[in-house]
Amino acid sequence: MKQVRTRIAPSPTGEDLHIGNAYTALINYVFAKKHHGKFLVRIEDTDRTRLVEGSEQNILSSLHWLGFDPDESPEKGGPYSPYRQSERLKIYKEYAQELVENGHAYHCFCTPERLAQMRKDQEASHLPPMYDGTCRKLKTQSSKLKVEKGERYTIRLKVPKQGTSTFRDIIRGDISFENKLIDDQVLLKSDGYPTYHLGVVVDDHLMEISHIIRGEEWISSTPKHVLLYQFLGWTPPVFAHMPLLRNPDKSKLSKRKNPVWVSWYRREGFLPEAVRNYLATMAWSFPKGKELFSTEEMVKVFDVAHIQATAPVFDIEKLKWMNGEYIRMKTDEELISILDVYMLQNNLKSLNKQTAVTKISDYKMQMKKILPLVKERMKTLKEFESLAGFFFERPKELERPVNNILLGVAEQALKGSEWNHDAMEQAIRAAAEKTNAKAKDVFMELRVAVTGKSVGPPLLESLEILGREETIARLSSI
RNA sequence: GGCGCGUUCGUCUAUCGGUUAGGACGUUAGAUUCUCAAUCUAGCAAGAGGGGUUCGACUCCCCUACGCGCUACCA
Repeated sequence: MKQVRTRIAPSPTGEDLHIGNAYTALINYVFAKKHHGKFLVRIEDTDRTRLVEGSEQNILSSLHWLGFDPDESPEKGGPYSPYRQSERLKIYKEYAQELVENGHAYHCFCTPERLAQMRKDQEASHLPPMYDGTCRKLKTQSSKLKVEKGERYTIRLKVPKQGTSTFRDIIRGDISFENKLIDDQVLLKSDGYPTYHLGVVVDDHLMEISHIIRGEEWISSTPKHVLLYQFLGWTPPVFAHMPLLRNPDKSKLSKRKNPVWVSWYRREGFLPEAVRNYLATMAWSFPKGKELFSTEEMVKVFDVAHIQATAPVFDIEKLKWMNGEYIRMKTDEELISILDVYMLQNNLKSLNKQTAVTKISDYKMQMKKILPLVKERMKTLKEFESLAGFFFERPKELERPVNNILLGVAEQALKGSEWNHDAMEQAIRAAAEKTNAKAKDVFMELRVAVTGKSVGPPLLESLEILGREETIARLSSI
């Protein structure tokens, strides 16, 4: 069997890598690994009007963060360089020319204005909006003349008027379209750049892509691609169209309704392995209903044919749960260094080393004590800030006023006791008895006074970490 | 409008003609606890509708409905 080669082909037209692209990247990556093949990245930057500066860089770095390092890419290079379409313009032009010469494509001199008007008219008379074929009828001779005169032109695919085009999709089976309903697609734009359709076909063939795994949105243009393979005398690769990720309202996942950039998930404190795991469950399920699995485990048992054809809703709540599970799987040491990097990258000032107010000077030691207290309740790395911020900085304001009588007695009791868990608990219970209150209430008042909030890690343990002086200082400053 | 793809609990899914339709997230109740979590236990919750095929359909076929996608010199 031919070597398996898969690819993702993102366009640098957004902030960053779209989560939907991350999802197809995962499948492409896993599929390639499963078959000991190659996974590559090709940047499809053929739309100059939508280019976003820095986008390509962000896409590549998000891919790296996710752990999908390509075997070949614009960054890394490879035997089929270049991997950026804007650097392959000559190639596309040659093939477009070849298609014209073989009678499978033609020059079109229609202006954008004329085309817009044509579409408007068609719409008005309830006709399907398709190119009317004006330039298709042009004689080769007159076309040549116009080109020589320097008229702007595009090159269009000459789609047969009869017959049907069929292709096999490994997720959905055979899909066919009537040729007469396929538009004479522009292949080469007047600015010399190819459209997506010419670009993918040429590059996928030249780069020897064996399996095209891409989003469902491409199903309706696949027959055009199949025609191109045929006209160019090439064997088409295997197609697999992934169901699209959706918003809770079932529409195609969009930035207006959902966070879509991978960098957002990174900033919010999601772990790449959790994102990968969650994405995997969107269209595929691990045997025996196993929910938590690594990408490596997935590689072993994955089978594209078992991809669901139904478009799933992206549920951030479940991702959060999964992320929490992954956080708990980490050892304390691992989590500390992950948090360290995370806090640095996201500039969580309240947690930085300089502002720590505890008496423990060694940051790592401090983290070692704090982490076990909050690890069980974190769902994202970001939550470390709200959960443990008070260790590093005195709360600026209290969530609610505290009961000063209870607090006074508790403060006295704590002053007299020794600093260990049992003694503190005893002191607090004694204070509660003295004021005729419930121990529960005393704990609560202490918590709010010391941490500023009524929820958080266990109080006694927290006090031990803060230390006697800091605790008394906080109580006295109320 | 046309063409295409899809339709099992609120959400992600299992079932590859015979099950009390299973699991997970979320949710509800309880246990536990100094709060919140975490954990454990229990509960609620599903085959869009209609026709076929079959001894028997969630599963296969058809129709309808609904959802989504495409319908650009965007990808």
